[in-house]
Amino acid sequence: MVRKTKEDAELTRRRIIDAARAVFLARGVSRSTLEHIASHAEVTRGAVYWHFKNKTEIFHAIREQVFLPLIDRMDDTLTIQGNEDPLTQIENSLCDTINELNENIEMRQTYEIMMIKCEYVDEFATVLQQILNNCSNITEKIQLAYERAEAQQLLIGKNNPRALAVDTHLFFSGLLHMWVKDFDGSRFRFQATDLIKSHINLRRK
Amino acid sequence: MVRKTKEDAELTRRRIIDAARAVFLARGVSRSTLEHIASHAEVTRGAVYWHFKNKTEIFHAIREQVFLPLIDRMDDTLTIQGNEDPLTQIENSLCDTINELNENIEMRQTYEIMMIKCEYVDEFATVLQQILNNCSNITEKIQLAYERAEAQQLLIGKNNPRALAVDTHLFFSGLLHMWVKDFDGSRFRFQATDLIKSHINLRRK
DNA sequence: TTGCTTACATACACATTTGTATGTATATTA
DNA sequence: TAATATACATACAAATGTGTATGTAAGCAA
Repeated sequence: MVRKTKEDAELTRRRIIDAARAVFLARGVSRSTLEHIASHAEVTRGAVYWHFKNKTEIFHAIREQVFLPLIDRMDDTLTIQGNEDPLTQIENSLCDTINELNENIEMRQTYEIMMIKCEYVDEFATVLQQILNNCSNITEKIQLAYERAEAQQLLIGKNNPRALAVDTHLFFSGLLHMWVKDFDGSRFRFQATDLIKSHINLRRK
Repeated sequence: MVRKTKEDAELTRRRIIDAARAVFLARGVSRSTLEHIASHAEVTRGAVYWHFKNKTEIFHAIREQVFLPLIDRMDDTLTIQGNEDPLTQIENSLCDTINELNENIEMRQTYEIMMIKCEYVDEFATVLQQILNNCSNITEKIQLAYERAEAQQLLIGKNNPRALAVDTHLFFSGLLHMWVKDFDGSRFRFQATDLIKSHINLRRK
């Protein structure tokens, strides 16, 4: 067939990734075949094998496309010294992520795939470790914010920042899971930001 | 071969379920074949097909074996009017579940399968709805406990029981996920009950 | 004790996937 | 402009898994 220019090739690469995301979402990662992905991208398996070694590589490509930018963003909102107080910073950071999920379809779908359309065995087991490491980093950032809040005497009672940070992280982790599973939005999605606010307010003096 | 008595047959049924749990855990649900399960149970696929229609039915058998009793237990500890105050009741209920996870291998493995070794598509999609419904029920029970706590003026600040209950549920949901993913126990398992206590203490006057 | 049913084991036929090998037309480059 | 590498499509071989059909020996009821 027609040999493509480099830009054309990069475009088909992206189309394969997009197709894979859709197929993974609909059929789960395991049940998705390269033929499914190829035909959804309107190419042949030959094209897929040209761009990716196998299904696992496509999976990682999807993941990196969405998660790496997200982590950077969370880092930013939590670290940058804005004019908000630390508690509001945490609140905004979490709300920002929820907003991204609402607005960014690719991110929403990727989250759903990672959470409930993938089995973390063999080649995928390493991804779990990466996820845990990200969690540690985020928790640390939250902890630093809580320490600043403590220094500014914004916190209620005598809670230590570490415990508060872990509690917040677990809360948010649970919220993300429920947000994803709440397909019709009737249980969690509609009130996600409210839940975040009341979670933070619980710590405010 | 040898025809078995009814008790023998029931025993092989359980051995198939046990084998399936082990195989699902090791290979993920999708990659587990009935041959894997059969040979691990030291029977042939014929035996498996005799007892179960297909892999999905085995999956449900595993799930029901563990989850139904658990939900009952949580209901009990949250509903029964003991001599503890409502907040301690909630705390104990959550800690009990964590203790069960620590002590009950089958339950631990089943949780792990449901959370990170299963893709919720097609036949498995309905399970997600069941999980969400259970979550609703548990949240309601927690809310009732918080309402009693409020009536007894045990709560700090002016938080409404509903928001507290959802917050607690999301926290615990996140904790369970992390508990399961924390294989070596270095991140969450060792401090799970402490996290629960400080979560509850955050609400105590 | 006979006959039917149970609790499996064995065998078969079919459909799927996968990786690779090979073909090919066109961009790119020297 | 000739040679080469690129970006795929096509074809092939092998393995794997599934459901079902059939076989069979022993339990159980009459």
